[in-house]
Amino acid sequence: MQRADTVVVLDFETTGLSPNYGDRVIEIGAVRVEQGQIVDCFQQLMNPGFRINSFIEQYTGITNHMLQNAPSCAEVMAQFADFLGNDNLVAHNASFDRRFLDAELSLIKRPYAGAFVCSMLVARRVYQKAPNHKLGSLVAYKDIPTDGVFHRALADSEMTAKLWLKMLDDIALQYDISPVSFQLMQQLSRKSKDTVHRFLNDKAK
DNA sequence: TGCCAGGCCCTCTTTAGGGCCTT
Repeated sequence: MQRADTVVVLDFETTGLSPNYGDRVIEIGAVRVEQGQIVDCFQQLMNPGFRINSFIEQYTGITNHMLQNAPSCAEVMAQFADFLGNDNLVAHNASFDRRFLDAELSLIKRPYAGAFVCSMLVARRVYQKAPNHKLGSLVAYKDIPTDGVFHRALADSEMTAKLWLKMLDDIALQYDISPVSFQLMQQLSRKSKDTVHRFLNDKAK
């Protein structure tokens, strides 16, 4: 089977939900997927410049002590911009990670050229019978092996990458489409649930 | 210090409301 396009799968741990209200990134995890394999990774804690609250410490396992001597967001995000290059991006609930990526890269004046596809929007269409579309639930639903770590950036980016590859394989097998391109996944993520089957059947022709 | 968002998608819809998902 031919394998699809190169993508960088990204996950952020942050101080909260909104960069517009002062929230910052505290950890980035990313893996590069080429030819259906994870070939490279990027992981770094970063110091947001203020103390994180106890909810975030408990949710992520990242403590203020761990961030005390971490490099700044600006330093880490500049390194990540170099890692990312012009590759396209995948994230689970990408609207969230995109807001933070845009905010952090804007602060250091480092634009990026890649497009985002949301693995959650694709999963809602491809796995309509899943109990829900949280990352952890989908990983369990598809029997994707994990090391048991959740809510850390690299572990979550690896799980998202494996889910992405599983969706590519499932679409390729079910609809005899090879390879399933990034562009097709982008189109799929915008289809209404009712038209997904027809859309993929048409692509198979 | 503590507060907070926003895009997608369904339905008891479209002149709206609320759940899902991310931290």
